[in-house]
Amino acid sequence: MAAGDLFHKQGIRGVGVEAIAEAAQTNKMTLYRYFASKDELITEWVRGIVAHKEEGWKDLDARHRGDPEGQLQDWSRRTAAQLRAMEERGSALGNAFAELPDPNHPARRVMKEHKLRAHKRVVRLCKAAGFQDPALSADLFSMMLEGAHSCGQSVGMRQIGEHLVRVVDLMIENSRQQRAERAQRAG
Amino acid sequence: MAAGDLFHKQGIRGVGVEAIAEAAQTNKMTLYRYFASKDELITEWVRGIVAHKEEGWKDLDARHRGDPEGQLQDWSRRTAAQLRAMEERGSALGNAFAELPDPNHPARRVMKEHKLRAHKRVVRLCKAAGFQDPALSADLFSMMLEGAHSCGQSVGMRQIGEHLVRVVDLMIENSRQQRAERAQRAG
DNA sequence: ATAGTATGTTACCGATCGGTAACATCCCGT
DNA sequence: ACGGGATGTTACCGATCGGTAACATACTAT
Repeated sequence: MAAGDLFHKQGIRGVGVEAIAEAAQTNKMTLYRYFASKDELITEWVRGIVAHKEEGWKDLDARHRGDPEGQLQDWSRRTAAQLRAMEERGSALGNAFAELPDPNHPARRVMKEHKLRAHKRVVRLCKAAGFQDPALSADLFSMMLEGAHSCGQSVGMRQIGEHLVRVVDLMIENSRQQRAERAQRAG
Repeated sequence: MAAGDLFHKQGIRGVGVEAIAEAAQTNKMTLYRYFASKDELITEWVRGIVAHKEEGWKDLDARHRGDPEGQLQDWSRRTAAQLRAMEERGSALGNAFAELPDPNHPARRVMKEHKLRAHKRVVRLCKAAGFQDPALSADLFSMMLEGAHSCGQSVGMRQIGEHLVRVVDLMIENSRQQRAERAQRAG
């Protein structure tokens, strides 16, 4: 759906159905034969983004099976790459959240459930990676992930990406070191 | 300006000028005698938020003069308190950013300059606090600050706030320890 | 009391938007 | 060749919105 670019660049509410149809190389009438309303269209777009992100998790899991630390590190590198390619305008889901204040909007529910799955996944990874306080580390990861997109505008996407990667590496290194020390003391 | 609550809760574009006037206990005509357009109204609202935040910095500086670590810690605690009081709907400025895609919108410029000042301030504090890599630490702080607001929805505001405070304390403690070790090696 | 200023009221304009009806057209299988 | 389902075109509806004009009212200072 190329029309999603419009949503992202001009904002959901700033884009009319006619412009969406044009971007999809069709017209309004045909669009309304496939989608009952603009809200459903938005929801379907959001579903696509969510699905794409969760595909990414699967891929991450497949590439680093049984290696939660590797998954976290690769994830930070992928996020950095996304940031580098973004340049202007924040996260699509973050913006959609801001533009859809109605808590009953179907797209909002889809996003909320996604964010919840995302965070649970990070907690699981942190547990598997043997972090001393997985809930704390996972929250830190989530905060950085969410924050990286929005604060790129005041810091620069490249720097934020690189620093995200470095912090994740440092956290993992630090966790390993602590585990080693604890093992030494105990053994 | 009580009308700002509407902007925050229902979104800038989701609120009509008539509703704004009603919330301000006046009417549309009077409103347009003070503000040339809705965009100027938005901009003034944003300016108020920004001014309030920068007041907070001054207060922080006054309460912890010459103590950058204390400022960072107090700042994290204040943010946590804000998060606890928020419960639903993210940061007002973050949402405004998403709702005003036009890069030439005056409100957007106001916000951008504010974010820039905010980040420079954090960098300055990190330098003054003697962090080994101030740019890295400052970016981490900024990411957490921005991220805490948005990811509260998937994690819970209370937990995020508490973890924000703990991470900041840990970072400062860690920085002190590293400085002590380095001093020991050097001396 | 009066003049002048700030505020309130009503009605309206033009534009845009989401969504639909009716009809024309195209494409494809048979 | 022909028939039918999908797609395109145009015009329109009703609602909402930002913004304004014209006029009425309230308040304040002298």
